[in-house]
Amino acid sequence: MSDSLDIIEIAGKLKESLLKRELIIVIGLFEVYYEGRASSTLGLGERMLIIKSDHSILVHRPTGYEPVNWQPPNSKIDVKIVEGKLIIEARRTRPAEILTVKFLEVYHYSSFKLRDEAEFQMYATEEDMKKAILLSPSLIEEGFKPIEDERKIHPSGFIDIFGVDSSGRLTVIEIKRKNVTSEDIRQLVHYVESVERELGVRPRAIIVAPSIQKSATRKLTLYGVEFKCISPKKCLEILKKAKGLGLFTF
Amino acid sequence: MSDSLDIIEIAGKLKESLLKRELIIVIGLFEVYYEGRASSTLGLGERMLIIKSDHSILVHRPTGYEPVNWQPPNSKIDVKIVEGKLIIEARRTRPAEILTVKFLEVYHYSSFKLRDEAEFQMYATEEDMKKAILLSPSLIEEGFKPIEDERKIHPSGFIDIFGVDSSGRLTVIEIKRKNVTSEDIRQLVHYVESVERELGVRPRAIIVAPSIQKSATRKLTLYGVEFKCISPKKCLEILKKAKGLGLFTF
DNA sequence: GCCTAGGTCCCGTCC
DNA sequence: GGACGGGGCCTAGGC
Repeated sequence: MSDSLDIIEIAGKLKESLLKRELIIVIGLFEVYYEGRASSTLGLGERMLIIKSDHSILVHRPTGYEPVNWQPPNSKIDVKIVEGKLIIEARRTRPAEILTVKFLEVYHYSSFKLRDEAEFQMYATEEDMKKAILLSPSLIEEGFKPIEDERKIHPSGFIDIFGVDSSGRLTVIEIKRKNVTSEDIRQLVHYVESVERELGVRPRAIIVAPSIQKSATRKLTLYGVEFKCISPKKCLEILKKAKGLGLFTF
Repeated sequence: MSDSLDIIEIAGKLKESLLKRELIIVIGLFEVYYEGRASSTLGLGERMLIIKSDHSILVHRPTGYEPVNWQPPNSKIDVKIVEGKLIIEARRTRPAEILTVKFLEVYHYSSFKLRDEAEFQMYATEEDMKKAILLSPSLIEEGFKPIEDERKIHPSGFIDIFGVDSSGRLTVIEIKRKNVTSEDIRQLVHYVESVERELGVRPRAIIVAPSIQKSATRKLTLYGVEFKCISPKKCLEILKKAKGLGLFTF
């Protein structure tokens, strides 16, 4: 890269765009410092700074999914020039954190007033799986009846679905949208024990997921947990069908 | 926004920039579809598309820290024009996922060949805390001696530091860089039980962190776990001092 | 490839 | 505000 822009002019534009709550893109040669819950330094390099209209701020290197440094929405952003360098500071309190970007060169500046009111819809989430099971409890097994959804565990945690099986036995359902891990089993066992302490009976425990890790499978028998294979995509199909029939709104 | 650019011209530029592995920024009016582990739709709106030189791809709305849709590095990116619309598809396999961006208007296009070789350094991580404790075990308590670092738990998990206290009792140390949760205690108790099964003695368990949640405090006594208050920043100071004295390289 | 754990995780939600 | 769990989490490190 070459062709550096005038830093004083850019500082002015930045201040104006910040006031106007525009989306700001700055490409340049800069270094970055972060100090807060942790701290970090990033030496001189060519990269991209993004400031959004909600004053969230992102530093993106030329590669990688993740921003190397950032500050979430509503940070307080200051622009100044010190010793010929353009400095942008973004602060937040609670946790107290500061991000400092120090530009030596600016290659590109642009800002945009964007209008984006569109709805974002995500499907095949854990929530969708729960809805499908509540709609068609026989997905779990014939005769399963949900009693409560999101039962609070004392003193911490939630059971996804609480119900009774065909023989009337209390049953705890834990839903995972991906591969079940040993950690997931541990968590479910903990819930089972909480319920047992509270109600005096040990409930059946069923973990619902599209697949399970090998080591987790071994723990199933050890802890008396059952695994029921259901995928998020299948649940989504069930919800779509129900919606088509007008049986359910979501 | 207004002033739309010619879609055919933009498609050509995109293909060229992709080949040259440049950082690409496109601002426009578009919709987004994602299909893979889950699926999502995002209706028409004005927003920003970023394609990085490693062919990771990000869709950013005008607000929010997170990209609304994305694909990680090394996705296969195709550009085409269908019914007068510019379509960008980014695929990955394992998991099989596809991201589709459909532009109705392009307001801005730019691409950059950026050079960023700088080193990124993060401090006050959990790893730093571990290094400080291994360097100064008395941070835990007088007489504590580390034996092993990263001891494997059978069949799953790791103990951060495994050692003996001044009375020779086996001691398991779990390090957290933030507030200890009930879940953290549960995990540590699980480790303790694994060690007990394996070695036949129940070790002391100490959780090291800058703070602890109230409900987790109650579990400490319940499960016989001890809490030692140490902050990541303090550990960082210890490491810096040691480095200054040349006692330790990191 | 599977599995484990960290992260300035962020984020929503509910108390 | 604290607490808890989801996420297309991503990413790095072991085996």
